[in-house]
Amino acid sequence: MSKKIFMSLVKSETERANRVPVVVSHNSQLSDDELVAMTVKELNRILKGMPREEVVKLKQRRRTLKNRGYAANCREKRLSQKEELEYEKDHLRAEVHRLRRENEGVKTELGSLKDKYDALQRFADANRIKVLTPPLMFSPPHRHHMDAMMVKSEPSQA
Amino acid sequence: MSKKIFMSLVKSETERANRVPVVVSHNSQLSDDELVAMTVKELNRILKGMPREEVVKLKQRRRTLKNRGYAANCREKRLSQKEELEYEKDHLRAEVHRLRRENEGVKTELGSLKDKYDALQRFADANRIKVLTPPLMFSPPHRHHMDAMMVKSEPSQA
DNA sequence: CTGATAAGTGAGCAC
DNA sequence: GTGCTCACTTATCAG
Repeated sequence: MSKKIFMSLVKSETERANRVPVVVSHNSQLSDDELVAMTVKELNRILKGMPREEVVKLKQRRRTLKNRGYAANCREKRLSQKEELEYEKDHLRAEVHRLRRENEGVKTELGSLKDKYDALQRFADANRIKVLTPPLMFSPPHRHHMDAMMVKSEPSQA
Repeated sequence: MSKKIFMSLVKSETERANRVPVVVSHNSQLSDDELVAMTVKELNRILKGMPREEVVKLKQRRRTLKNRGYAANCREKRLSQKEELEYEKDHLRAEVHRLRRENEGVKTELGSLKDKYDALQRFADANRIKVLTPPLMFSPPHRHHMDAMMVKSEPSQA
């Protein structure tokens, strides 16, 4: 998900050198970037004819440089994770809004259909009375038409 | 939102002393906790009869201890913010689920009401035909009933 | 100066 | 050995 920074150092060696006057030893020809990018094999080749102390020191420097990269990497990861969380949150928030609107729409639709239904019900009841021959093949209007007319809040022609 | 840790140190002075053999100076009677909790006035009182160098050193130690606390605080804040983000995300996710369910329910309701309506419509049509005397005192179903049946079928699935 | 934070260092863990 | 992460230090910056 997050691309690795790896050993891309934030400050170059020369920049850092201004701040920390490194004790420039025999290995001064090795830049931080070179040292950190080196393979263990390559490093060992270079370390061949060196005193133990220098070897240890250089290896430690390498480890430190590596750690510097790891730390930067770690911070980057932390940041991108946070950004991802916020992105997902925004996405969910949008989804909530969308659903709320949709919900409202469907409810409105349901409401108007109810009105239509009630009106039609009254219409049906009115006709039914006139015809006096109720066809009995319906299940939806379970209640008797007269009951329906009495109970409904708006009898309109009562 | 997040309570301050402030100067509550993660490791006590003695613990740290084991790792870093501090050069115990004249001021060794001052623990880190004491030093960090001290007012500037109190500190100055203690610093009265001391050599400049010691004063500077002690003030620096105080500053470092303060910074240690700030750092801990900063980490804590970072963590609680992340947790809050996750909490809000979970909340939103739950809300989305709730709305989806509600939506589904309303749609189902709308569907069955449509069925009822259509059935009633057929009933009305049947009666209407028999009566041949349509009562014209209705406003809600403005459109002709047949149009309504044809058009109003499924508006939300476009 | 105080508090906060980014970057770097070192310790310790996991592989 | 390598990579990661925590706690800490240092450098900086805002208020």
